[in-house]
Formats: sequence, structure tokens, C-alpha cells
Amino acid sequence: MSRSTSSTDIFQAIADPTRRAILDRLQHGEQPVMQLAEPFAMSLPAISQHLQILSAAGLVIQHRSGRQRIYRLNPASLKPVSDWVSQYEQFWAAKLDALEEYLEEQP
Amino acid sequence: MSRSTSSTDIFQAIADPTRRAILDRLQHGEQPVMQLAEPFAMSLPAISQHLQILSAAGLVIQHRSGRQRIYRLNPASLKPVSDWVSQYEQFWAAKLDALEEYLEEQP
DNA sequence: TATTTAGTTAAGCATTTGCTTAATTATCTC
DNA sequence: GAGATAATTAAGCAAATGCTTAACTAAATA
Repeated sequence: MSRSTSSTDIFQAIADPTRRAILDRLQHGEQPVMQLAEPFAMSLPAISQHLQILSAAGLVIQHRSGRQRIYRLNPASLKPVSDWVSQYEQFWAAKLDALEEYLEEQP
Repeated sequence: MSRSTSSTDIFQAIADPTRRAILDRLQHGEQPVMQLAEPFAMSLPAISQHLQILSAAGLVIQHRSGRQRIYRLNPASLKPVSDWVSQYEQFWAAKLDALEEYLEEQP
């Protein structure tokens, strides 16, 4: 069965909590795999696999430095998610506006 | 093996393209299941299961009207996603600012 | 009351996912 | 060159996921 989800789907990539945690860590600057893996209770290959998925989605960029692989955040690739969710922000903002208006009309 | 992903995880809920499409459709107003299912090339139980996942994540709210189940968007429950992604918006905004500055400094 | 309509629940199945350990590649250091 | 270090690739496995069809529940209608 082949569902339409491409393997580089961004929404799929950020669905996993470990991968989001990796991205969060990368906010404090680029890091080699060893250092990235440090807080997680799983094997290095597991982290490596997560990094491949993040790479495929364009969320991280990699370069080599000696025998280390340095991973860096590529935050602009989150734009599709940002755009998608901002549609709904309007919805709840509209709701809050309506509440404000109502409160102001009260004596 | 029990991964830490709770069954009501919002990021997991919006990872599936069909579920995002359902949410998108609900932007135009609340709808019964039949109507929601109409554009999708899958069985009604499949849609029903997707709606259960969206419900569990708090993304939709349901009420009954006769024999119909009316589903309505609950957009505020997307806030965790919005908050998470907005951290990264700062990153790419900062990058664009830096680019602007650079361009202004050019002769 | 019998039937149709709207939807869910149950059971089953193939694929995908997230991990593991073992083997491999590449670089650095002695 | 022989190890040690950093990381990936390969193979395999249990659990989760996204569907399916069949059976069920509940409300409307003839």
C-alpha cells in the first residue's frame, strides 16, 4: 500500500518528539552527532537515522569537519508548516477579537 | 516497545495529509461526516477513524444533529504547534534582517 | 413496523516507523 | 601502519499506522 506521503514530508518529520528535540537543541548552534545524541536514551544509529529524515526534509544541513559531521539548523524550511498553521491562527485571533468587543460593550 | 508519543499528540495528528485536508475543509464551516468524506478516495470508516484521532487531539469538536454527527474546527488547539514553529520563525526573520542590512550597506 | 440512512466499532492485514545490534567507512593519532 | 574515534549503512524486529470489509447502533421515513 503506497500512501501519498512522500518520504521528505516536513509534517511527518516534525511529528516525532525526538526529532523536534534535536531541532530544539540545534537552536543553540550547530553540533556534531555525538553531542546532539548526548541527552537521548538511544543508540547513535537511531539518532543518525533521525538526522537523515531531518536532512531529507531540508530541516537540517550537514557538513564535514574531519571525522565529525556537523549538523546545522535550516529553519526556513519550516515555512510550509508556519504558513499552514497561520491560516488557523486567524481563526482563533478572530475569536479573541470577538470576545474583546463583547467585553467592551458590557457596562 | 512503547514510545513516548501519546495517542492525542497534536503533531502526530497533523502529520497525516488526509487529516490536514479534513481540517482545511472544516475552515469553511462545520460539516457532517458524509460531506467531509466526499472528496476522499477512501471508505467512510477510514474517515471516521481520522476524525477520532483529530477529536482525541482536540482539533475538532463533535455534536449530534439527528442521525448526523456534525464536526467543527477547534483551531485554538493548534496553539502548541504555532508556538513551537514561531520559535524558528525568529530564526529565519533574523536571517532576512541580516540580508537586508547587508544589501543596504552595499554601494 | 420494516427499511433506509448516517455513522461507529471490530477484526484483520500490509506497510511504515523507530528502534536494536553488527558490520562498514573514513579520519585522526600513536 | 595499527589502533582509536566518529559516524553511517545493513539487517532484523516489534509496535504503530492507515487502510479494508463486515457487523453493529441509532435515528428518520415509508
